[in-house]
Amino acid sequence: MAAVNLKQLAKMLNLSISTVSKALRDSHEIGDATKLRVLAKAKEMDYTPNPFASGLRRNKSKTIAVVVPEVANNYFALAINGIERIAQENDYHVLIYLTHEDIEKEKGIMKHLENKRVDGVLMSVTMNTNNQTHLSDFQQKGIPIVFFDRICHEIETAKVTTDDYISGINATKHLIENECKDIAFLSLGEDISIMQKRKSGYLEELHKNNMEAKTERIIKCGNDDEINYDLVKKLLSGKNKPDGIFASVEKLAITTYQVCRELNINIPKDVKIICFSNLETASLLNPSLSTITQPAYNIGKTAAEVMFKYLDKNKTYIPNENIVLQSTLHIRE
Amino acid sequence: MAAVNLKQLAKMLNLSISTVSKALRDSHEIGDATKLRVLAKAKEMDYTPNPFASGLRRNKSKTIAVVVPEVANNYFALAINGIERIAQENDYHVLIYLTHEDIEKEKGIMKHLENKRVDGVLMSVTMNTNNQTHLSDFQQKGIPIVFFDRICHEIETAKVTTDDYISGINATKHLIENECKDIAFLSLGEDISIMQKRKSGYLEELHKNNMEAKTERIIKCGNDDEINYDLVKKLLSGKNKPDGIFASVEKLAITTYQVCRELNINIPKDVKIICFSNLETASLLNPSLSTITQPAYNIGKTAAEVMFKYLDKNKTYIPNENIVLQSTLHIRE
DNA sequence: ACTATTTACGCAAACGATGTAGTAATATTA
DNA sequence: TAATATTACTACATCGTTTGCGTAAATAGT
Repeated sequence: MAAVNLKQLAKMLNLSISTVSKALRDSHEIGDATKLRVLAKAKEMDYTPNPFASGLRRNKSKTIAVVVPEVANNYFALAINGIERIAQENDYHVLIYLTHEDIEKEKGIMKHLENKRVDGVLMSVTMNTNNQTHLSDFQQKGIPIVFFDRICHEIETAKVTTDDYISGINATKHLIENECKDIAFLSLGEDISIMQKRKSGYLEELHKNNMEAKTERIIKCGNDDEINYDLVKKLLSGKNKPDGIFASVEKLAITTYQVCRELNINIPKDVKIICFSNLETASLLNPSLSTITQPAYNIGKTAAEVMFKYLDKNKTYIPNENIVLQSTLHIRE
Repeated sequence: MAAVNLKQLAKMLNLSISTVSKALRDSHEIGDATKLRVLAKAKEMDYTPNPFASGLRRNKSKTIAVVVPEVANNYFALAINGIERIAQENDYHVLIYLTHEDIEKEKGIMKHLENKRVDGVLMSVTMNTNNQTHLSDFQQKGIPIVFFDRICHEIETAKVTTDDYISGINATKHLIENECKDIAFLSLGEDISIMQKRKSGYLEELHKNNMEAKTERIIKCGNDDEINYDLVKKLLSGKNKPDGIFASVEKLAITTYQVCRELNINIPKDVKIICFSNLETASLLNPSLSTITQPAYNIGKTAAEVMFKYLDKNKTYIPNENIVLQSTLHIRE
């Protein structure tokens, strides 16, 4: 019932605690016969070391934290999937924290993690994270961070992203090739770098095609779905409406679909939509949705791999490194 | 940089370690003036107790584990959302483990958790979990489990589910009311209780309507999406195909949609579909999908609340309790 | 004024695992 | 054969907190 500990094992075997400990860690100081005896008894007794004791002693938690805005989101869910896979392979545990796009919550979570509860943090910042002192403070405590997707440029560490600028260009190009003359960009927050890159790609492609970039076509959406709904509704109401919409994130595309249905706007005849998305059902939507799909699973996997590369070496300092994975454009509709 | 500990705080304050510790925990043994002094210094120095040390000493991890088959799944993602919310409120941390419907992985994970790393486990078992010795063994170690959705009847503890039997009846009734004469049931695994309940509801409603329940109309799908695809394709190929499909889980409905598209089967004219789902985009599918939507967020939230109700009281034994939340039928198409 | 009680603090022993330093006993070398 | 090295183990301090117990001083009770 109660878990056995080293002391009890040692008593059963008539050995000292340290001998048992060393035998279990396969130390060269212990004879082979003894090792076998210890191993057998440990298995028999179902012994596993107390993680708090060894964590305290070795100052290692065998745990990483994942800090993301949401989990009920295909992108982050897949990324977590990739992270968890690599963590299991490395015999690590994964703590999960959701910020719900709230920077204050993000700060609070990082404060909570400062006390060596985790060996490292994988994170995607909030859409509102425009100040990074809580992150650099955190790094100062000697715990490494690796960013994925929603990165923070100002922090020196490894960052795993996708080619957002190129994807922004490609998405816009796709709309232009389909004869859109007036393309709106639905942005989620303004501060985070992926938004800026996606928007830059959008603006660049408009410029290349001598199309005017009107400020009123850049809609700054936020975390509140109802406000977003109203913003999109306003955009698509009246006669002066765009004929193409580039939604920077999945949920804004869904909102757009809902608005179009309410306003009886035909997709793709009246307005064409493209968005960043990992929606499995994109092709089954009415009509099917063209997407830029990020390799979410691999992003998570890669971020975790980079983290473990340093954790294995006991390095808490991770130098700047930009790892860029390719998104793929899925043309549908 | 390096985190301060009690010893350093004590030295700065010219107090003993125990006084500082007690002051921070607001013990009655310590004078008010001293408490204030300690608190101020602790805040100034940004002190937080080392979780491993206190975990070791108090035999409390302040951590719960969530063990689920998948996270890239709207249902589980929402449930995790609810769990995380309650955990944060209780100042607890959430570890996440994915079984990928693999019972061996589930066993391995439980083994890993036996050593007091967590104070409790919230779980939804694998579709293949037909044997529960690893779960009862786990309970024997004195760590409570609370099941949600995919429960394990044989284990005595609290279980949070939805009214799957009623929902199975309602879903089937809905198809019958829409003039389906030959309804197939797509099951995921056979062993888990929610499947049995949903199927019972299906069978009961067929019976009530004097409709024959043919074994070949109950399709046993599994974890491999390609095999599932072929199974559904076989079901819908040829002339003797059903005119209604009740998919027991979301992904099987998506598979069905995909098959219908390939086979050029018109939904809902040729075949009507209903499924258990938390898909946000269900209403935007082509055509929109009727669903039984489970209150996933609340299920997670409730499961966590039950867990903390016992953890707060330091009770590791949770008596049998069935908490049933209502699913809602969303008629669409 | 003398004992009883309360207040406010310190001492030291846990919690369980790890690793350094030490020690017998045996083996190797000059 | 004496000096040295190796082997196989044990004792003990340590990680940072918590907590039961002890105790001096202050306060209260008679």
